Amino acid sequence: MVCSEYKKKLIEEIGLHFELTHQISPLAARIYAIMILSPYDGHTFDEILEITQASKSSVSTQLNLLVQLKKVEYFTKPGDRKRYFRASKKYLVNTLEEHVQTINQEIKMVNKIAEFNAEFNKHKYEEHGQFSILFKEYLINQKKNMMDTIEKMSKLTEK
Amino acid sequence: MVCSEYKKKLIEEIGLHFELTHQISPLAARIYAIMILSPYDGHTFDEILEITQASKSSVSTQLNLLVQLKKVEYFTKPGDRKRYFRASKKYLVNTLEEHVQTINQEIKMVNKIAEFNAEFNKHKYEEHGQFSILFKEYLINQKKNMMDTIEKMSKLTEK
DNA sequence: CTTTTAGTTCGGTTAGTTCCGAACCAATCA
DNA sequence: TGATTGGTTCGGAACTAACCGAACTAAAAG
Repeated sequence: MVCSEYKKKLIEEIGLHFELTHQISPLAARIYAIMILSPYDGHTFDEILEITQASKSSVSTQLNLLVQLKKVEYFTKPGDRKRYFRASKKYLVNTLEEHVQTINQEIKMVNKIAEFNAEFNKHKYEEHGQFSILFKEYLINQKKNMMDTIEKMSKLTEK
Repeated sequence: MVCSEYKKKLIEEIGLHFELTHQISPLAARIYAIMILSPYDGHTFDEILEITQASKSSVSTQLNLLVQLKKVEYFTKPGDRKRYFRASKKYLVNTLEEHVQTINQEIKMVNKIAEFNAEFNKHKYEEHGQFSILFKEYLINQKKNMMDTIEKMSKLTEK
């Protein structure tokens, strides 16, 4: 057996979570979960086939997608044609960098909304503007925390 | 005309954003965007029909969904059978509370992953554990910022 | 040069989402 | 008591997402 019952359960649970938080297909999410719960010496294509019980074509497609998204990377061994897949060593930093993209988008939207309401819904804005300001501060703080964490992680990598 | 060209453009743009960030259908997202860009005296069902150019049945369904999700609320006027819809006055607090739910889920997952890897992928954990710890701290800080903002907003409501 | 290994690509099926129109209901109006 | 207003509910059409199998390719092994 390639995979304990408990690990299978965890893969389902974490896969479900990744589906929602990373906007990827169920199969991609499960493969990503497998990578995160596996050692750095990685899994071969065939092992992933066996664990997921999915078809070669689906695994091929979703695995390549994950590589494109930099969630998964692969390496090879000399004199071995197989590829070994594992979670990208920087996957947490990459996740944080995605979060920064998302929050920048959100800040842009909140500013557009506030601007529009200040001009065209004056009464509403006077009543509600305080919330909007608090929410903007909240977003700025979230972003700062992201950037700080990215920097700390980068320093850890250099060492 | 119920709605300027610029407002229509904004509705599309913000709607697209809401689709992704709130996990709701395109129509629901656009209705929500309309509510946020409109005054507190609200819009009637018919006005929403006109702005979205969608069918009665679709608007009915999605609007009721938004009410269920507490993103939208409605009020009535004495001697008027119509309902007037607007963005829930607490929609920012509600959004933050959803974020807290999400981050709690994420903290749970990260702990499970760290626990599993510490036990079954010892070598990986020793090499990678520092990142995991930083990421946990990051999540705790994000959550703290959310909770603080929720409290500030609640105080603002009381006044 | 044939066979095996390690995948990839393409076309189709199934499952699920999103929206619509038609029929319906309940309250108010004339 | 019909007709109108303000919606809701249901069944289905159109579209999209997710996955599969079969055929294919390119490298290596025999």
